[in-house]
Amino acid sequence: MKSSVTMMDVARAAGVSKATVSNAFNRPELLVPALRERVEKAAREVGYAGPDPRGRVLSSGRVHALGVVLPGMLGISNALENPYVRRFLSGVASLCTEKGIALTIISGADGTRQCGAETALVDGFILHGVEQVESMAPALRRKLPVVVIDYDAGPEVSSVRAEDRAGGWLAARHMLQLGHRRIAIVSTMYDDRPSQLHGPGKKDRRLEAPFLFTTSSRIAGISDALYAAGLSIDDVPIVEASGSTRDEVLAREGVAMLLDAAPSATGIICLAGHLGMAVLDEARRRGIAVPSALSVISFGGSPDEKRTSPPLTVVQTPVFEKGRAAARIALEGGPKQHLVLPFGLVIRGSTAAPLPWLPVP
Amino acid sequence: MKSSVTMMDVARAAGVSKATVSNAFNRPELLVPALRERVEKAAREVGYAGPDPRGRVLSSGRVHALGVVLPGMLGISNALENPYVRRFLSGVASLCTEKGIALTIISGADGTRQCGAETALVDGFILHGVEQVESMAPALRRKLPVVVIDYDAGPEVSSVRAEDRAGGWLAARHMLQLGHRRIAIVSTMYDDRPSQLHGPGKKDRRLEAPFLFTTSSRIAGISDALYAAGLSIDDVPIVEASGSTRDEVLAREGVAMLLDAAPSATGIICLAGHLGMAVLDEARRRGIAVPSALSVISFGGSPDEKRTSPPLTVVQTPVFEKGRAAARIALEGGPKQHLVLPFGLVIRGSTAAPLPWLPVP
DNA sequence: ACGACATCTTGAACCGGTTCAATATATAGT
DNA sequence: ACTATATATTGAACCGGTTCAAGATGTCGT
Repeated sequence: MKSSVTMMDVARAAGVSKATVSNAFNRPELLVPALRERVEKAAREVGYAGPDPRGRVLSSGRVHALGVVLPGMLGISNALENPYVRRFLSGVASLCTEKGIALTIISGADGTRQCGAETALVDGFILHGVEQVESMAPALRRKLPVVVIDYDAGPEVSSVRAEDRAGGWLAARHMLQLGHRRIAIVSTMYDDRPSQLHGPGKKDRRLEAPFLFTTSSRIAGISDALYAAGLSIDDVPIVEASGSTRDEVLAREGVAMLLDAAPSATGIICLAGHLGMAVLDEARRRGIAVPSALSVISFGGSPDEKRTSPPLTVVQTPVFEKGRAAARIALEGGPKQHLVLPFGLVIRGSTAAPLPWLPVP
Repeated sequence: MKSSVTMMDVARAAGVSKATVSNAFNRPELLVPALRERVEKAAREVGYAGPDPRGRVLSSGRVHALGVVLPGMLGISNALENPYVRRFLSGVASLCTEKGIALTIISGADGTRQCGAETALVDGFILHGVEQVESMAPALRRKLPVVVIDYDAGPEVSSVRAEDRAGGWLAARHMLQLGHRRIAIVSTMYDDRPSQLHGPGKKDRRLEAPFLFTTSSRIAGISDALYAAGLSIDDVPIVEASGSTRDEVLAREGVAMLLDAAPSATGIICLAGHLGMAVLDEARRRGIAVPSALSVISFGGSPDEKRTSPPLTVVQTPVFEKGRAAARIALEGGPKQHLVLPFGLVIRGSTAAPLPWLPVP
């Protein structure tokens, strides 16, 4: 039993050549109507479903799919639960839909997988969450267009990032303008270590290894603003909160750790939206009023952040736009591009001027 | 200039046959080490990136990708913003990752697209949000395994659904056991009509056309429970709330319409999680206390629903499990299966016994 | 030295469709 | 009627890799 019926079978059944069958499906205007109908009838009779895309791929070379590599450590499944990843994908998808291109999600660095970047059937790659240059190697080896997100991989690779340093500056500046002087930071962590406090101390040593490019840029921006206001990032406690995928429990542990370590902070800057929400939760649990006793600003971008109480003030990451722009660049396949997108400050209800400091009598 | 370097180029450079190069990459143990190294060196020198998956597809027949077709009307981008779709995809992805298979998202029924089900490079399909049997046709024509979600397409097509009727029964029963007698329903809508109220009246006429299979099953379950308690679905006002993709504004308009039409209802059953949240929002805005003055139960499954105030009582849809099971069935490719997954009742803070009815003096 | 046997390597077919120059047929013009 | 031109169909090469029976080479025992 023939497993699948091919164009050749149709050709035989209709008494024409394979090329004619191909034309009947792809350029029907080339055939005289009577013949086209004969081919169509034959196709119906032998149960032919139309040209198999597998064959088409080889001759046309194009797959009509764009590959997105998500952070490997989390696993695709976890990554999809992350509101930023989702919004990013949504941006990619919006362009893909317009162009009639499928969107293929590929698991990350895990080299043993068959579905990795080496073997995925795609026309180009968007690499999100690359931690090291090496993890891009398989994608780069193939001659396909590659766009890296949130990482500067040099002039040879297109990239799309947000202006993270400016974003950090924006967040800190907002706090400083409101009058805050004692600031603390909740940062993200991209693997599964427990939450970790980096107390005040020499900045460089504290931030060297663990942070991603994005994160350290944001902190650098915060540092810029503090410095301009006569303060130093070295005095700012930072906690890396565990639970990268919006795990409320883990995030809240990290937040609790920070609130314990820096009880006199009047403003907290969070480097990801779910952390901002975790701070609001933990503050409520402890009976700390936001924003009157504690101001919270967060990097953000998820619609959930408007719905908290109070609504979260955020530095809005252009996540959707990053996805859309990356897809555009990957599909254009032209010269390398390096796109940097701006942040926007969205002031909502979680930030206010600090209470005047009342010395204990 | 050669656009791409092929296995043949490597073979020439190494002075061996194409078959040997293929073996060097796929079954290196067959080659004597010296030869293997020679081939590898040649590959490096001519800049060969390893076997191109496009060629491999044709000979092996397998693509190592599973296609997911999301509801066409929404567009992929919107669908990704929907928390249920996301959780569903997450379930699909969890199995794909285990099996080393990529996950390809395909846009729905829109026949003109090149990336539709006819031409997508996948080994099988999961069809979510099919509104009619016809929209499955392109996927079915190809001989690939197809799994349909939330829809019974007959014995010839595998399907995975939740026990929607039992879910509806569970929700209504919970309300009835608490003592509620005046119930109203907020239902979903899957296209872009404005919200629409179906006042009390003959059930069949009201529900015939607009509702999806899932929705009408849930309503049927509610009807069962009401009937067993001596009530009738015919007396229950139902609003179809516009805004399928979690659009809060549109959902709230529908909710407002229902609260206006049924001010004496003590319990509201929502057929989707975002609608439950919309009811809570609108109730707060109107100063209606939940659960003391109004109980709200919703179909659900998103983690957001635990974070509302009060936390939402839900009939938990096994969304993740649906995705995982569908992926399993599609990839097994064995005989047709028809899986029905159970709901669970998660009682949280949004439901309580109604206040004793106080007649206006 | 020779045959039996194990180990390496390869030629050629195949996967399913696309493309294009070349041929076959039809139509128009003189 | 016969050539010039337009239109319809096809043969054969090609896309890049996989596979396997068959051939080449090498080793061992006697």
